[in-house]
Amino acid sequence: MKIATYNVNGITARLPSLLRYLEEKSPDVVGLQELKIVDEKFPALPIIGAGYNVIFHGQKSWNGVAILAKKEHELSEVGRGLPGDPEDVQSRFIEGRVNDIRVGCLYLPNGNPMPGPKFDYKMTWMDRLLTKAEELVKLDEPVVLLGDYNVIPENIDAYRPDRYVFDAVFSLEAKEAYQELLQQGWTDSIRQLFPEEKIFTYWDYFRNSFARDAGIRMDHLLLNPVLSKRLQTGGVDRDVRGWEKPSDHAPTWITVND
DNA sequence: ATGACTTACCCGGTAAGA
Repeated sequence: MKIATYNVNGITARLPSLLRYLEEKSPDVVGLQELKIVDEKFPALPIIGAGYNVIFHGQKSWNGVAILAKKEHELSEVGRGLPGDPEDVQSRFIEGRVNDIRVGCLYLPNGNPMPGPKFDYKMTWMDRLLTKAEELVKLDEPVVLLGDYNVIPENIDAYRPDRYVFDAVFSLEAKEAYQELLQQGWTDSIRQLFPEEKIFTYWDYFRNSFARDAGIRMDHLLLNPVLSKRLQTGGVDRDVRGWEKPSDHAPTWITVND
């Protein structure tokens, strides 16, 4: 079972790439972020045509998350929106089930500029995520919490960590909250598989970043103990970042035993 | 702590991303 996360940076602009990605890389499950589209306009038909079922939680212009699963799998929605703040209107979390596996798909707030209200929102959101994650990690069922975390966990996860010292994605507060997640019992699957390697999942559109491999690792697949026992392999589909009209993120994936 | 690029909005200039 191949499980992936892919920040598409606008599903309308990315639809051709997304369909090509599904065809060529054939993930069983993929969580999408940054749909930037309302539910009424979500392109469900071409995705179903590509052989996938889909649940989605959209929003006008910004945010938006979805979970796709191949039709041969059972996909159902468990819930949408992160608990803890009824006033929060941003579509950044959807929870589903694919066969026996619980899948949480998240788009964590970027938080820039720092300090400021956006950074405060990020840290509040991470607090809420910690509460939710604490329930999920203990379940007897396999759980994956995947998505764009907007957190560079460690120095090894940035081509030049010094470039990010003023950035919310590399702030002490965000890194500490991410470590708190791991302390709950979550496994950062890609880091577990490749403990020493520089692995990037995002290259910005500026300064020819991808060609220079000036990237950072912010897209993560966290596994609870039940699922981490089943972890086989993983990687980043870097070639997708080199396709025409790419997202600034590349799909990141793992495989687990059935 | 700016600029570059890209996307979405409503139709050229702003907001946001990270």
